[in-house]
Amino acid sequence: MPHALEGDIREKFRRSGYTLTSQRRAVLEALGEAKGHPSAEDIYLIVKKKNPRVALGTVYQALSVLEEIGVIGSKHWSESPTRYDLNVEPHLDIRCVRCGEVSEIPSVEFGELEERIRDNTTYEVTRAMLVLEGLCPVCRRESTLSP
Amino acid sequence: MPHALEGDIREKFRRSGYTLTSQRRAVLEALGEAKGHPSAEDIYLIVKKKNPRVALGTVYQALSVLEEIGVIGSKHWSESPTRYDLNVEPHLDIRCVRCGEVSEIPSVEFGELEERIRDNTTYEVTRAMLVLEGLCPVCRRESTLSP
DNA sequence: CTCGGCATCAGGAACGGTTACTGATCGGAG
DNA sequence: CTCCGATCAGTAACCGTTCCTGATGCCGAG
Repeated sequence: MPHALEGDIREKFRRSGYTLTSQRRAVLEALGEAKGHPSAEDIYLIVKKKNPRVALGTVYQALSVLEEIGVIGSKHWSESPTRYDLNVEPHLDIRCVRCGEVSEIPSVEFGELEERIRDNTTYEVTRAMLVLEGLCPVCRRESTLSP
Repeated sequence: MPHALEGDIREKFRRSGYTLTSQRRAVLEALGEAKGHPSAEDIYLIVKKKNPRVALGTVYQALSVLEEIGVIGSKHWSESPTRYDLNVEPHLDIRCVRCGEVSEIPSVEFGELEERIRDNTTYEVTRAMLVLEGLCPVCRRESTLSP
């Protein structure tokens, strides 16, 4: 699986002028290992297992480069660190306000909403993101028993 | 204008058990004076003009009480402090990534989107918010001249 | 009116996520 | 191989926000 991506990623690195260093590769690999939507800290801990000398700052810098050249995406919920994602396609994610788990919502598109937004503002829209919060099935059950 | 709201607000305070103190009233008034969508710091500075002894922490605590009882709303964009708003109705706001100005987008509703989301997730959705970023007319013009 | 108790407040310290800085190290062009 | 710019490790600083502590105000009971 990682090999399938390699070519694409290498290409994006070449075009951007950034170099695909071992640290940046390690961050990408960690992002693949961590299921779901890890935070910078999560990624840092995974990367550190293989190379204990990496610094948290390096992970942040790698993530920002990776996002800039479009090989990863990020989402931010208030009151919680930014989450990163190998899925670069536009899609919806919802975060459990109780346990923090982030999960993807399939088969829902913005549709004409974005168009209607562009028609009703003088701003040039550069980013539209639906921030969803809720209770995951586990937490919903638990919170009805013990709030 | 403030007087029209008073009754409603007093009512919400009474029902909640919180007291409508002078500091909380000052925060509300500041929120009315500041056009647009002020941050906690903005509000703090306005309140401080009339009462230099207020603490920033008090403003934060007042804002959280006011939000809890539903007389104000808040929105958060990453990389920028939370903005507060007297408009409690669901509505869209867009933030300029260059100058930070937040402005309201009229006449756009979520529509059936929220329904479709609920149908496609096992989560119980508690909050759905569209986070919009863009360039305001002024910044768009300036950024084409001097990026 | 006075007292006691509880919510609230001022002031400032602490926190968590992120960024900025600095000197060391790497890696590719020549 | 050597040199130079990009990258990195390590650490300090930053910023928005929360937490903590003792003081202050407010309200009801007596």
